[in-house]
Amino acid sequence: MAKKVIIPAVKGTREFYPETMALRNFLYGKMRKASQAFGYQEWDAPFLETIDLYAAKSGEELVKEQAFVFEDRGGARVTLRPELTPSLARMIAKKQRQLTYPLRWWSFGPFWRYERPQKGRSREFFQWNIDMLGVSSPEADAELIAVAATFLRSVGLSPEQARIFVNNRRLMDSQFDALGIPAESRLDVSNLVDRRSKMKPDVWTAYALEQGLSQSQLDGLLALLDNKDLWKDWEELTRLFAALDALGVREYVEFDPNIMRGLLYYTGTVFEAFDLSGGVRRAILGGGRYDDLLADVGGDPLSGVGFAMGDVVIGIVLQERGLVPAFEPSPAPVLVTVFDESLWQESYALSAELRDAGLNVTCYPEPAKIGKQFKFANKMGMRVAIVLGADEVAAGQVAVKDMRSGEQESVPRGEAAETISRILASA
RNA sequence: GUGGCUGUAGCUCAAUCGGCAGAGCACUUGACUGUGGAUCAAGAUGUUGCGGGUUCAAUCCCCGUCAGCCACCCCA
Repeated sequence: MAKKVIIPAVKGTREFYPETMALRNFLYGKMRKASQAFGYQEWDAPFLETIDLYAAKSGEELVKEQAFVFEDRGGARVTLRPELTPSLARMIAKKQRQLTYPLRWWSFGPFWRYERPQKGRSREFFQWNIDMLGVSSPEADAELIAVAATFLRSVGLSPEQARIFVNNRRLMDSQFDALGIPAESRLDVSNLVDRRSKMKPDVWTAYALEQGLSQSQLDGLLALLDNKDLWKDWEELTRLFAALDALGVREYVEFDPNIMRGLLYYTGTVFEAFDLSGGVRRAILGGGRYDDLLADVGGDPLSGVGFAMGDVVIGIVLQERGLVPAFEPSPAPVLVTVFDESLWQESYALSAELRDAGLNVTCYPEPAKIGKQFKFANKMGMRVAIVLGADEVAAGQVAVKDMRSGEQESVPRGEAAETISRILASA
């Protein structure tokens, strides 16, 4: 036998067999439902963009290291989109005066980043993006967080299992000011904060001092990062939490001064959701307020708030927690068997009749041993199998078998659809 | 891009000191010529990821490469 040579899939891509596709569609359905519950409109942008779009505002890492860039046949530098926000900013800017605000848009589609694949990270992934533009208020921030919480609740994650951690850039800036940390080293301090959970305390302390912090600044920073009540003196956050209370999602949300987020364009509230079991150490979703983005890409000033959620991490979390619904192999719960060469047309005609009656029906595509056909129905998880043999045809009947109970009855052909529906309805 | 672990049948994994490549599940056939799941019986399955090296002999040791996983980096 010749050796089978299978050309491998591109590194970092995932192949969606029906079982995996069902999970992706499940997630899509929940995202869509949460988005629409708050009145967001679905939209999308091109998958291919010029690299210039990202060079304008995205981080250097994203553009130079992580973007898939290639030349098209005309010599233009084209990239597979690594994120959606620049496309959003452009599309808003092009129609800025024609759109109705506050504008609420959501999207779900593929993105590509040239990363080293590992748990929770692939090079080709799907991402839910949702944004509100045209309003700059803590209540708008709260709405986006509420959408995220609504999603988490809808997939069966409780507040004990998943939590959204919130912080505020302006609050932290004022605190850093109070500690005498200059504006130009703020980025380094943010990275320092981001890194704290990943380093041992003494190593982190040494690292912090190495970065130029004084001992008193370090002490102040540590006190700051442990202060879970800091939000109570900051109006943006007291209003945010009041709104979350009113929206009924307060239990999913927690203030945490350690949440910084690397993206430069965030200006106010920032948030990230995590699975509390720690099985996956990555954020399930993350977002925040960006007040300068439109102006940065050449539009008129327009503030926005939004977040993104990748399909990979949430998929792993739901699988580890057993929250993924059971896979139903066949979309058609009914199999019409084909008895033999002389009767296949009867079966095909019956399957058409049943489809006309509104049922999803698979007809076996060739005559085969009846046992083989039943086995197929069983493996495909079908509820009902129909047998149309010589006896049934002669009597104008069809045999309807309930695959779960094993019971079978013969009914007049005209009543078949009704009998099947009754079986399907019986849980 | 840096460092580490792993790769054996379709799947999950075994193979002692370097000495003929194994099991369970799944699969095929039959027990059962008009009936799936359960049981029993029989059967098929491998360039041990790929390429090279050492050796009388390599799944095992060495080098390279590809892929997966883990920690960095970054982030969804």
